[in-house]
Amino acid sequence: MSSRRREYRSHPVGSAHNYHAVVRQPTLQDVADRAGVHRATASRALNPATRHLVNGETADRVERVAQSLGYRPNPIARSLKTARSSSIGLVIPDLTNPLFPPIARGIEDVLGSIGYNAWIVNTDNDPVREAAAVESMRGRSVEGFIFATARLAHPLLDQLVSQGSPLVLVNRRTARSDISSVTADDAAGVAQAMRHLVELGHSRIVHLAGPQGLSTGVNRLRAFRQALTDHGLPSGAERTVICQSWTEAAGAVGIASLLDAGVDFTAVLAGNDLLAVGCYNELAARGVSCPDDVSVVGFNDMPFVDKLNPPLTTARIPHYELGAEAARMLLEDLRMPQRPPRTVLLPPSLIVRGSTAPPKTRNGAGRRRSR
Amino acid sequence: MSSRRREYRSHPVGSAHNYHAVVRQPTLQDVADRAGVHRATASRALNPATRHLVNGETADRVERVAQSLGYRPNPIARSLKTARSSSIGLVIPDLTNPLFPPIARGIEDVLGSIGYNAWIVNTDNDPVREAAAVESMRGRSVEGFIFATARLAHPLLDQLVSQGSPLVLVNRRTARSDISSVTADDAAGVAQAMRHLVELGHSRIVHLAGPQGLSTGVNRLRAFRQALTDHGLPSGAERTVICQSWTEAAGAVGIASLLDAGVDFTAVLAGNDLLAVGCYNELAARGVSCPDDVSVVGFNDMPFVDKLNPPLTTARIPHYELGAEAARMLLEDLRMPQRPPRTVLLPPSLIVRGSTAPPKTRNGAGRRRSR
DNA sequence: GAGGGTGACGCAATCGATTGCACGTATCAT
DNA sequence: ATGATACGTGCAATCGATTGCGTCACCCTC
Repeated sequence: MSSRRREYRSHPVGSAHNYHAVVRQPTLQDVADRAGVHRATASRALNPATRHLVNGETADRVERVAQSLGYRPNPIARSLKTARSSSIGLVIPDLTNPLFPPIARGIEDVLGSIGYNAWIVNTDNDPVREAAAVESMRGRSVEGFIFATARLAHPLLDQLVSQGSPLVLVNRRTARSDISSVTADDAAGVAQAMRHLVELGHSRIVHLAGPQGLSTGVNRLRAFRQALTDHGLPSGAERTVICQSWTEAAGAVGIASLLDAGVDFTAVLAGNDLLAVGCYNELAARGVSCPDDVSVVGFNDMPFVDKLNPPLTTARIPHYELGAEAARMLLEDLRMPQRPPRTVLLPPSLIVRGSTAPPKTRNGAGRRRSR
Repeated sequence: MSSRRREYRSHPVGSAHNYHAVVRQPTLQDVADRAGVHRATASRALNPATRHLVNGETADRVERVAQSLGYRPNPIARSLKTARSSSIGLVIPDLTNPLFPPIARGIEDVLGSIGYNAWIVNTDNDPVREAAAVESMRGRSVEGFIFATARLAHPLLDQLVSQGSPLVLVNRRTARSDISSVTADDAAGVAQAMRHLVELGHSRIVHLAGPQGLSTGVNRLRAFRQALTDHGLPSGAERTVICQSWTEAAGAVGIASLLDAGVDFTAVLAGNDLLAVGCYNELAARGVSCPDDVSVVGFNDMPFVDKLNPPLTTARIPHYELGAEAARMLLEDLRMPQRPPRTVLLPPSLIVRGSTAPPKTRNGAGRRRSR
């Protein structure tokens, strides 16, 4: 029996005898020695895919030894040899944006169930940081990527696709349709919200659109225009304003510009909840009441928007499920690289709260708010 | 010149010529070949710590070649040999709890500045998941851990300490004081909040304490009692109730039990913002007005508590800085393992908003709220 | 009984970087 | 001229697991 080892220590992990001593983890060689086989055989015995290559009894013996030593394969050594890592890269703009943690949890829960995990990086939407992060992750042999940072034009993603990296977009898409993605069905969400407003009696509706470099921004804007047409409502360009970012401040600026331009409206469809909150701020500052004077609808159903004054009506997006679906899709792609790109849309659901009400009629008589 | 390689390919990374082809990253051997030196020499030339061992001109040449090939050291191979990984493990209960993302960002920003990164895992406060996650991270040779899940009694942490793993606790501590930690100065935060209430004129104050298995829960409760004593206020045991979790629901149950028991109070110090929101819910449900009938103070200054009705007065905890400090401390411990455990307290700051006001006087005449 | 097939296992290369050791050469003192 | 010293570099082992290939024993068949 040949061995590369000088010694063998019992009490491999966390033994009380080794107080304040760092204990060496047992290696495959240790297992092989104990079982009286070559480490190649031990490797095959412990790998379900190759177990049939070794005698049943031997395999059992190896397995028992591995068990008793508490052997854990070293993922680093494995990665070095196999160029796989049981991990994927998750690229998000900013963890402190409440949109993304549920997505990350959805992804992690699905990956975790089969022993994979996600390597999370924040890019703050900085392409340089993003490229560096991706490079670093590739160095660590991540097997694929999930991007939540997609812009409509996104050279880095083009590059990854052309290099054949398994890749799934979540929450946002690029202009290309040949990249797998899991997003909310924005058109459906907008349609629901608009139907709600129309049914309440609104006909003069405006839209605070998000940045037009992102799929969510353009899709919601497009769906808004479509909805105006569908309901036969006035749809002049002055009824939409494009906000420069998904922030409260941008929302306030956006609604202010509409008010200052004298646009006549009784309801606002905001591109997301933060823009809606910006509306709240600006409306309150100007003494305009929500929902009495203006109804507001948001998008996302962020935490705590049900506690606002008034509670925000919003199209809830199933972020956790978005993440979970994206993870499942990426895993499928890893197993079957030939699968074609797929686009998955998950349905939003309109959560009606206190920020939407029937409009006051022109003469001020106003229908009462139903409840 | 000996080479292990069969071939050498130019256009190493992301070249337009290799459309749809996975390109091999250049290795140290490639660099060495090109520079006409042994890979050992190339390794030394590229490592700042060993660069002095090689001739200056040779080192420059190697560096230029490495640059031109776009050589990136393979972190996996490096980790295998050195048992270091330039990464640390971050153990948190749940990423979707808004407390933790800022901590994580603080950590990542500090680590990132020196090429380290954090491996984030969620445990949902499940010791089994936690142990599995730690085991998995150790397998990946993380160099240390930051725990945000510390319970007062925490066997896993004891084990890690006894094994000599570099370890820093953030936000929460254990009962042991010989583990490095970075937390908010809860006593100071409570003292500020209590002083604020007393200055407003409150004398009958109650406390919704958090779970007593966590340092934050006990520290804030202890500080509350101390403050009552300091201000000469009534401090019977009936003035505190211990909530089973840091949740809205638990907060509602807690305040309900005080009201039902007929405890007489004009102000509530909640153990954190979620408990405070639970108060809001329950008080509103019973027609008790905040702040007119009861003032409420929270803890943390979570996102959006400034948008509540009324906006919540709360002790802001600098979570980002907590994370950043913890990361710095861990890095120090990695460089100088002999450094003793340190306890760092960061000061909270009281953010006064609309949920606190002078109490109505007993006969109902009530001082007007100052502004 | 020689040839061929099969199952079980070992050998050794390999993944890519790091590092202790030793060798060769240049320099300098004696 | 010889020995000591320092410096620069190469050799090869090493980290731990995986895997193509070869070998050996055994059994079957003609």
